[in-house]
Amino acid sequence: MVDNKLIDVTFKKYGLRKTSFRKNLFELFHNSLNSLSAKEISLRFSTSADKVSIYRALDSFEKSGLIHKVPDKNNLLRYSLCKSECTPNQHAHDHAHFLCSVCDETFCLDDFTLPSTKSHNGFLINDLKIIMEGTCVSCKSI
Amino acid sequence: MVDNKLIDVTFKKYGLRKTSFRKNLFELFHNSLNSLSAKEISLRFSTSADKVSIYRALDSFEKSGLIHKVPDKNNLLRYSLCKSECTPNQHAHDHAHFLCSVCDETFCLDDFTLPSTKSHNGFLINDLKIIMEGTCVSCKSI
DNA sequence: ATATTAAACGCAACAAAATTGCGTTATAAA
DNA sequence: TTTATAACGCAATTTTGTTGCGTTTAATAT
Ligand SMILES: [Mn+2]
Ligand SMILES: [Mn+2]
Ligand SMILES: [Zn+2]
Ligand SMILES: [Zn+2]
Repeated sequence: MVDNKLIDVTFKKYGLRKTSFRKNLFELFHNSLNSLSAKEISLRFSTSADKVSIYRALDSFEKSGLIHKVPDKNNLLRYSLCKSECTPNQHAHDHAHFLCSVCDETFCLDDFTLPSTKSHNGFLINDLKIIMEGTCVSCKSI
Repeated sequence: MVDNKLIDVTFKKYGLRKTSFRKNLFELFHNSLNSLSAKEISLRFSTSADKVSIYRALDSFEKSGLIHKVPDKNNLLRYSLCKSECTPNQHAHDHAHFLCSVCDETFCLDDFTLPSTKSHNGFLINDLKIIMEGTCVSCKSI
């Protein structure tokens, strides 16, 4: 459960309307350790949520800076909560993503240091992403 | 145009059958600086190629070690030619990819040093990819 | 050269993921 | 309370990729 105060503050900050569906969706992201796809979101809702509403909410959350796209092993749209620094104007995702070959989940590795190079052989680098594949902590111990 | 000798050598090396379609597909990859999606491939063929053949050829090329998947902004299947060291048993893609925001081309930056970390916080890392976005050399000077 | 074998092809059907259109409902602000 | 508009929900559609199956083609053996 997420307390109402946090929802108020968050939705205010990101300029989002507090509909019951979007509040539930935010809770889902907040309580979930790793990223979510539209299908996973759908499955976790007791009251069946319309997929169009899911996609549109995800899109809106992303534009606002609340969530960001993460890579997915099967090329699905998949999202994770942003750090609190993100806004519609500044999505700063300075962390690596890890795709588990076993469970197919995507994890954000917040403390993996990225190369900070801003140019290379004349190429101007505005954004640098790292995508790792391997075995995640839980799958390793099975 | 790609000389027949190269096709012979390449197809032999990767254990691929020399069908006219697959020879053309190889030429396409060989003559193209950037990566290719199924749709882009389809559009560049004069004689309309069946999409199933395209997907199956891409799959077969990938398994053989001739091409490898490249991340795509719109979650499409997208491929690039491998370095000549690749085989079905050893796909070694130890280079970064650069996507130019201006001209949309993909460049392989062979000499960009990748982090060599093999594990992080209990996650076992088998493969690490770097995708950069920015402005390429030619677009910078326009 | 010819026969044999298996991969590749082409077409239709299918499936999953995501998008669009539109009338209705709920929210925020006046 | 009224009003403007964002969000919702349902149907239809598009896009991307897959599966099945009979036919063709290429590599190999004879
Ligand atoms: Mn992330
Ligand atoms: Mn490459
Ligand atoms: Zn896992
Ligand atoms: Zn460019």
